[in-house]
Amino acid sequence: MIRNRIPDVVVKRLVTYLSVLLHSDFEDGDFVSSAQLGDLAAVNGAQVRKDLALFGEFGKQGVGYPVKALREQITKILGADREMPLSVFGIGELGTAIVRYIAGRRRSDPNYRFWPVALFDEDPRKIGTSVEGIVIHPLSDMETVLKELDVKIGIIAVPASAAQSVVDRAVASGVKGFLNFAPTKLKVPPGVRVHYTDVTLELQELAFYI
Amino acid sequence: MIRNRIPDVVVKRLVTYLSVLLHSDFEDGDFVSSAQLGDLAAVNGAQVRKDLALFGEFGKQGVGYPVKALREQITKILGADREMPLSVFGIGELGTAIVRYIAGRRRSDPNYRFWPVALFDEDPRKIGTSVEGIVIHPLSDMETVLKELDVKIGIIAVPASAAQSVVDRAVASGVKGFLNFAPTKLKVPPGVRVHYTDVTLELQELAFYI
DNA sequence: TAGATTGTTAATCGATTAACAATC
DNA sequence: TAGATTGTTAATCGATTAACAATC
Repeated sequence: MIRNRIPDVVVKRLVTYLSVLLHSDFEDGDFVSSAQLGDLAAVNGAQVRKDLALFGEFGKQGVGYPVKALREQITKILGADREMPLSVFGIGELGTAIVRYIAGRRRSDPNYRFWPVALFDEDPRKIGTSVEGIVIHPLSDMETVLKELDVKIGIIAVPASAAQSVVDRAVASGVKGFLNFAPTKLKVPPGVRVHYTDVTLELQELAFYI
Repeated sequence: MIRNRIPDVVVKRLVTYLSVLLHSDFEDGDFVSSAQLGDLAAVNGAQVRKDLALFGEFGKQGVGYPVKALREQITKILGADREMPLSVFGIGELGTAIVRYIAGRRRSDPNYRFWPVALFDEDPRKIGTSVEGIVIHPLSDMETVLKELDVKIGIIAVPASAAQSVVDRAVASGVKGFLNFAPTKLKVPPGVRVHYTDVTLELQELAFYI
């Protein structure tokens, strides 16, 4: 599969290019040069051309890349046209904020494709209640619910001590990718990805430069 | 200044090493080899030795690195012994969750050094109220409050549309580093750093592999 | 001492940038 | 056509890994 050959840095930049193309005010008929797009994405122009050339010849010499087609191409490369149902584990303060944030993004952007369809918590008082209209399930229902809804992405917002066991069960239920907000390293089998978001580590890094 | 020569990737790894050294159960008198530390941090052993050697000779041949001294050294290198007062801009759902999260970390870890000392919001109904005992100020008080408290780090949790103007004012008030949760690119003068945390972009990247 | 592991140099790998013929 | 910009190859840069003498 071609996807395996694409370096992670390229995927990250493609995400940036698409974001820039969607949020800068280009018209559908406009052309954008690699230099322009590079400026907007803080990337060298040659880098932009090389990244895009990995997937085909989208540009026109002397003119640039047609914005509309480029948006569509990158969308397709990233699979950003698929609806992506999410699960959120741990509906405390952080979990709730994340659910509300995504719900808000979706309300304001009709093309926003992420949507939490299944929330989980172990607190019996929360189970059966809902956030943004999405019901909170007990962890014990994980396998049934996730398989039923075909959820492939999970957001981990439980305490660090609970994260690994939640992930193990989610993996067993077919989840293939995690965004982990718990400050702990997670072990997952090959083929499953974990991306980390740790406010403390970010602050620590930032503090070095100050 | 030596700090300018240290690549960003090295700083990131040092943060990881320290985190691993603090959270794995090493005794003060233990030694750790570069191979062990590398395993824990998902980094090659030679990489670990090279990173550490940038700052001096901390290890003992045939034995490894003394855990206690190594913790202290990395702490010093990162400046992780300094108290770091924070400001949080935008005390909505996300801002509140972040403040509570940091407060919780600090309660459970006596060495946790980040602490929000100044919260800002533009909503008159919020101004004067507090979260975790920390008062919410109006944006118009920014300069006075930030300079008074000598705040160098800011967390941006306002809507994307408001982020740039908040940052401009915070920079004018002496803030040198930002952790930006708003889904927008920020312009800052040289010498000021911005780190980005965008849930949507993370999910987009993750979705590519699934 | 023998075994282990550092610090460091050299080799490798991969990613970024420059350059330019092709061509719109 | 003349000017601009692509796609791609070659050159550069930097980061990672391997190897090993020094030495605890």
